Amino acid sequence: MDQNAAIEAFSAFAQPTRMAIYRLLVRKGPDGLIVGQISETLEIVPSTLSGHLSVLKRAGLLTATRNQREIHYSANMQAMLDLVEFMLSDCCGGRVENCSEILSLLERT
Amino acid sequence: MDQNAAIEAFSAFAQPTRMAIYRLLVRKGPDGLIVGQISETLEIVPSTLSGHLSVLKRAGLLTATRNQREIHYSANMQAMLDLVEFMLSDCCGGRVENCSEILSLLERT
DNA sequence: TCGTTAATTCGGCAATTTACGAAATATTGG
DNA sequence: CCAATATTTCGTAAATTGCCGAATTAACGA
Repeated sequence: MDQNAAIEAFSAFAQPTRMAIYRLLVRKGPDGLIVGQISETLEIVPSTLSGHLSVLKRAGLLTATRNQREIHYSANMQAMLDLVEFMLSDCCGGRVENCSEILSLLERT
Repeated sequence: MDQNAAIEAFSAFAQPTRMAIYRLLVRKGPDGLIVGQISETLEIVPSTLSGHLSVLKRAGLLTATRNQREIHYSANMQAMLDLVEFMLSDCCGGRVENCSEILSLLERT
């Protein structure tokens, strides 16, 4: 995770439709949904949805798997934790007493 | 944390200069830095910096404290964890076996 | 092969975002 | 009060983003 990757991920999330897509897929779990189901559930026209999916995928936030004619998209939840780790790394200049609770979370990832 | 607040936070982070400001302040810890120090360190002209600081502050990602003429800005790290919790809530439709590692992180926040 | 279903690409316009100089506001010391 | 320092607000031009219809690509089934 470098700054460009982090910017790409935050930009991807910083849009209501894409955020809704991601959160829907988080709720659906590892199998995710096919594009048509996302389109129906969130009422997004296919061309618009396709663009948003490609933004999320390029940012590493979604995984796509083709199954016959259908493409299953699912959320990559680890990417969220990688983002946190990047944003909070080296926090408090190493004086851990100031942010030990947060650091203890990151150590487990 | 609702969707609007999350969008505001992600939008704030989705910009290289603001990301650099936030990460600098994370490294500096609770005392943070005054505007002039941020301006010098990152070489951002004051008017531009001021705009970015206000975006980050409005999104709840920075805290500002006035001390005489100087304003100290510091990073609100808990906000990052609130964001993760919002984005991953209700993950896997409650079937925890699919994402227990991530859920165990969130439980501790 | 042809028709159908699934999904993506393309084109163009409207709206939003960003940067920065100039001016304004706020606070302090003399 | 005045001058100096710290920070914010304002105005504007350039770049980016988001949306959707039409066309295109891909994969199947008869």
